[in-house]
Amino acid sequence: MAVTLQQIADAAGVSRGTVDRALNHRGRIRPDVEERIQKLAREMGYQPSRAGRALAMARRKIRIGVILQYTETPFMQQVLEGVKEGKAEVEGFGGTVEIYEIQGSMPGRVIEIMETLRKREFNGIALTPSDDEMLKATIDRFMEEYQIPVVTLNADLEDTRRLCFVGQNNYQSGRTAAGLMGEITGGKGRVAVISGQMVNPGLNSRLKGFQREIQESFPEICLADTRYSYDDEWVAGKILEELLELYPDLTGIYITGHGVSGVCRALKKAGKDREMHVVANDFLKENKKWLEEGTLNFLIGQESRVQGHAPVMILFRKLFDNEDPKEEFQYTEILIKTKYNI
Amino acid sequence: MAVTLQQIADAAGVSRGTVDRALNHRGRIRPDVEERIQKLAREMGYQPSRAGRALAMARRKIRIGVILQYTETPFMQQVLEGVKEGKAEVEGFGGTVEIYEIQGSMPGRVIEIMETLRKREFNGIALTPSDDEMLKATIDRFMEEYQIPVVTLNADLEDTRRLCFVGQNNYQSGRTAAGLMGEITGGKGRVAVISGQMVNPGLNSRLKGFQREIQESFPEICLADTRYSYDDEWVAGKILEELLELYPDLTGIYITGHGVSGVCRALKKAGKDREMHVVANDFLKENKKWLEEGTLNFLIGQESRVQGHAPVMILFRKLFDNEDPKEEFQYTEILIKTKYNI
DNA sequence: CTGAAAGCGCTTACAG
DNA sequence: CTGAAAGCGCTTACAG
Repeated sequence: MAVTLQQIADAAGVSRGTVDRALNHRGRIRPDVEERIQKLAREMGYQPSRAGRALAMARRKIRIGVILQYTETPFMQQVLEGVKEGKAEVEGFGGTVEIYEIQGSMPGRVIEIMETLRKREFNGIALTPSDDEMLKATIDRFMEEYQIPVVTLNADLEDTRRLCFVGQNNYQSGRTAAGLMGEITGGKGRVAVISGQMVNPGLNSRLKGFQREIQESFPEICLADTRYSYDDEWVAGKILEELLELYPDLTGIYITGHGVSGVCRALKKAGKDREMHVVANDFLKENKKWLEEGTLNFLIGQESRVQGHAPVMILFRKLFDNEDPKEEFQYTEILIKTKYNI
Repeated sequence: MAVTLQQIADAAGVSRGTVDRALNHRGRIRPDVEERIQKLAREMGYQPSRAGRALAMARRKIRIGVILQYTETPFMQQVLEGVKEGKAEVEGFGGTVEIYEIQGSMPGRVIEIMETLRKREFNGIALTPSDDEMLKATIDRFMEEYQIPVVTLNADLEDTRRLCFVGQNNYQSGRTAAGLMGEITGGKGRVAVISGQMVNPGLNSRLKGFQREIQESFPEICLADTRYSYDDEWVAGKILEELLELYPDLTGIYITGHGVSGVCRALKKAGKDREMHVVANDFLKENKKWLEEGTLNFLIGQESRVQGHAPVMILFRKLFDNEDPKEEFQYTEILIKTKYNI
């Protein structure tokens, strides 16, 4: 039978309210009484009931806002699912979660929504950031001036005071890809990288991690120059054709982001889809298909649902239990999939 | 603002109790009223508050028992951590979770504990089973006669009426290992398998999956005969020495279960730890060390914590929300780790 | 078949 | 600094 506040109150010879003040550091209590009650609670193994607390706090509501950019992409749709799971969980405790979806990238719109949420007395915000000075300043203002915690998800803004970040360690993801490429090529041959936009910091980190690890651990692998598909499937395919012509001895390809289908189709057309070693990113339907067909050897994933779910729950624990996240960088797992464990 | 029972009651012109009866199919209500209220609740977007329900149900307590065998192994210790997470969660809702640890395998003891739990009015049990006729009969009796749901974890007993199973698909795990082995050996050479006990059904499934997939997808790989270490590190090392002598051309080793350290040490001693391709199972400290050193190429894991956490939460949802698990087979992810994504 | 009331474990104004 | 009381959203005997 779990210990309740009332039982501690009885044992201490005080009222429930006093025990509450002692255990939750609310002040307005004599220090020696506070200490005595805390000790007693510890001895009795008191664990507060989340249900009781949730119900009592239903008046002063917990309101969490989630702002997602690039929601037109399948990847963000997966993140969105995770957010919705968190929403259901929080609302079961009497809180509110509102979700804002932005197509493409619009940092100005993110700021607007943040201000609206503040006026509506929301008390926590999770968002996918952009590398924008105004947005950075706004995040800092929310954290410091308004005491509204902000969690970044999927991408980070390290130079802000955001509560924490939930997402992948892209550099490490790139290194993982290099390790896989080294294994399947036997550490030999020529390997090319196809990336997305040149300005995408996430993809650049993967690229850097990949290059660095290939150079250090597989010195016999010759890296061809990196090409950019600008997130266009057709361009990606075109790049592949050029690479095949330029380097008839090409043995491996690493795709940091978009363009997987373009590359795979072109490989198939050239009759090289079996022999070429290909490592790509993200568990999208299309990509899984290429993995099952055997065109891709490995697919690296990043727990998209967790990236939506965890930020909501971190904010909830902060607001409900006043519990800070243990880590500033909440890196999601780097998942490796073959056609067998998809 | 979330809709409450009271609001529905007001809108329907009935009492809270009546709405409760309608929404939770408790009977003792006129069918037309029940239907009208259900419709109304749907229209108003009613979502029951878990906090409210939890508090109200605190009287008729939810009691869940967890019985783990082989708790002396590091793997089961990880499962145990997951169980404890579930315990904390359930107890925050006013329930109770009791954990019973058994060293080694003692199906008789499992049955004893089950009976005790029944007498103490527990209403859900999760356990690691053994392939034992008495235990199977007991599980069926609990499910049918006493209406106490039982969830099997880590290993399954398919021919019982257990509510569901949480654990790895071992056959698929073996196939995954075969896929990895094929990739890193280039689909050529001679590969040996070292397993644990001949009577371990889990390891046998992995073995079968591995053999089948190698034969089908990598016909040029020659499978040496399977050896059994009887879960002994020293024996495992001895086996490796023999294999190296017998097959100087050995290129790959798949270890289905225990014995990883024995094999790796012997490989290192023979100076073959770099060139040999080794795929092993389970994220144990020792194994991770061999992965980081580069002796192991891949480690396959099975979400040990989830195997502890999920069964507790499945029982909780069954007892608290009367919600059955969606799948009879709750397979945990087959995780692939290299030294880069550990 | 339906309603009124008590109570689950907590928090929060309000008195004192 | 401390206590008594109301109330959060539900479930559950108990009356009728």
